[in-house]
Amino acid sequence: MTDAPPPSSSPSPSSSPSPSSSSPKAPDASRRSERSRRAILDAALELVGENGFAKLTIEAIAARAGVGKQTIYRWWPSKAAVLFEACVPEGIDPASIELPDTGDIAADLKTVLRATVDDLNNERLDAPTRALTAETANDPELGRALTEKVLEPQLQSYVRRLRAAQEAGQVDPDIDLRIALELLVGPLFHRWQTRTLPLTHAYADTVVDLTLRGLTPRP
Amino acid sequence: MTDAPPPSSSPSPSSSPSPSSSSPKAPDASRRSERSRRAILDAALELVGENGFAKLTIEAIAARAGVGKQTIYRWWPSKAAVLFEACVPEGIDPASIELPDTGDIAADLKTVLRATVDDLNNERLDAPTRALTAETANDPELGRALTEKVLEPQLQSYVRRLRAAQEAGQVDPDIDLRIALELLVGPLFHRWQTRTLPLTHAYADTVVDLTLRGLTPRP
DNA sequence: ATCTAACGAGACGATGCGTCTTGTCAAGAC
DNA sequence: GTCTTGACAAGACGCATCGTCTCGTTAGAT
Repeated sequence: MTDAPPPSSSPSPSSSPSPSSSSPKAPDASRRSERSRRAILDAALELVGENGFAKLTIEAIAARAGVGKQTIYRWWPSKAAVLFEACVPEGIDPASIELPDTGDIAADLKTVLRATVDDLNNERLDAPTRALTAETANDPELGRALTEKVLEPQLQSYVRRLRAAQEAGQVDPDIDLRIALELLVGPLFHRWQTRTLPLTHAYADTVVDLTLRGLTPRP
Repeated sequence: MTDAPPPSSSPSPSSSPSPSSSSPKAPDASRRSERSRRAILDAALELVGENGFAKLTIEAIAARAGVGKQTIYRWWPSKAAVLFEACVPEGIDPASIELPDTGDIAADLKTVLRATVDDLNNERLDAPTRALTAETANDPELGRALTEKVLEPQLQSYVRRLRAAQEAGQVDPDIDLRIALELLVGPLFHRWQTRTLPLTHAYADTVVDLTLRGLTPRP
C-alpha cells in the first residue's frame, strides 16, 4: 500500500528537451495519468488472483481498469511487466531487506528463512511470484529486472550478515559467502519450485543447522 | 533413440472390452499411428529449437509434421505435454540414473553434479527444460508428471547413494537424507533458474565440499 | 473381406493480439 | 483567456491461433 514510487521513468525531468531524435516513441511521462496507472496495476492483481496468470489478458485488464488498451501498451511492454510492477511495491517489505543481527548467526538465519517460508506459503504472494518466475524463461528482460530489483538486493543482505558472522569468527574466513548464501537459499527455493515436499519452518531450521555445520571454522 | 514404448495406454490388452462406459472419449490406442506420433514429437522438438517455446504452436507442429490438428488434440492435452514426451526419452539417460559408488562419496557426488552442470549448460537440453519447468507454474498436471517421471527418480538415486555413505560411516546417521540431497541439488538449481552466476564444475565441487562438511559424523 | 475408428486436410466461430482512429479533456504555452 | 498538444477511453480493425467440427481416405483389428 506504499504510494508507488514513480517507476524510475523520467530519470532527469529536464535533461534532453528533444526526445524526438533516437526512438520514434517516447511518450511524455510528465503527462501520465497516475489514476490510470493505479487502476491498471490493481486490475492486474485482481485478475491474476481470480483466474491465474495464464488467463490474464491485456484486454481484460483494460476493461477491468476502465482504460483504453493503448494506455497499457504505451507504458508497459508485456503483461508480465505490468504484473511485475503491481507486485514489487507490496512484495518487498523495506524492513525485511536487512537481516537481523543479534550476534547469533543461526538464530538470525532461521528467523529470516522462516519468514521466507511464510511468504512462499502465502497464497496472495505465491501465485504472482510463480507466474513471474516462470515468465522469466521466455522473457530474459523480465528476468533481469526481477533479479536486479528484487532478488539480488535480498541476496546481498544475506552476504552482509554472513560477513559479520565471519568477522565474529562464527564462519570460516576462507569461505566464499556468495556460495554460502546459495547453500541456504537454494534448498528452500528448490522445494518451493518443485513442490516435492511441504515448505515448513522445521525444514528451514534444519537447512540452517546442517549448512552452518559446514561453514563453521575448522580447528 | 529408444523405440518409444506405447505410452502406457492399453494396460491390459484384453481386460475390459467396452471402454464406452465412463468417459465419452477414449480413443483406441491400438490403432494409433506410430508414424504420426514420431513426426509430431520430432516436429515439436525442431520448432522449439528454432523459435522457442513461447512461439510454439499446435498448428505449426501439425503443419510441420504433416498431420491433422485433431491427431495432436486426440493424444495430448497441451503443447507442453507434447514437448514433455518429446524430451523425456532422450533427456533421461538410463545409465545416469544410478549414481556411481567408488566408496568416495565426495568424488562420486562431484562426478554426478558436474554432469548435471554440463546438462544444464547444454543448449539442446536447456531451452526445452526451462520451458517445461516454467510451464509447471500454470499446469500442475504437467508438474506432477515431470516430478514423478523425471525428477523424483533422480533424487531417489541420490538418496540411495547417500544411504550407502551413511552405512559406511561417511555421513552422520542422524541426518535426514532427503534434506541432505536437497542441500546438494538446491544450490545448483538455484543458479540455473536465476542465472545470477555461471554454473561451473568448480561451483559444483565447492557445493559438495561445503555440504559434506556439514554432513560428516561429529565426534 | 469387412468394419470401423484414426487419419490428413482444412473450414469454422471465438479470442486475444497489437495497431490505428476518433473524439474528449486537461495541462503547459502564449 | 485562448490555443496547442498529447495522453486518455473507447473500440474497430486485420491477423494469428485456439479448440471443435466436418469431410473423404486409409490402415489396422476381427
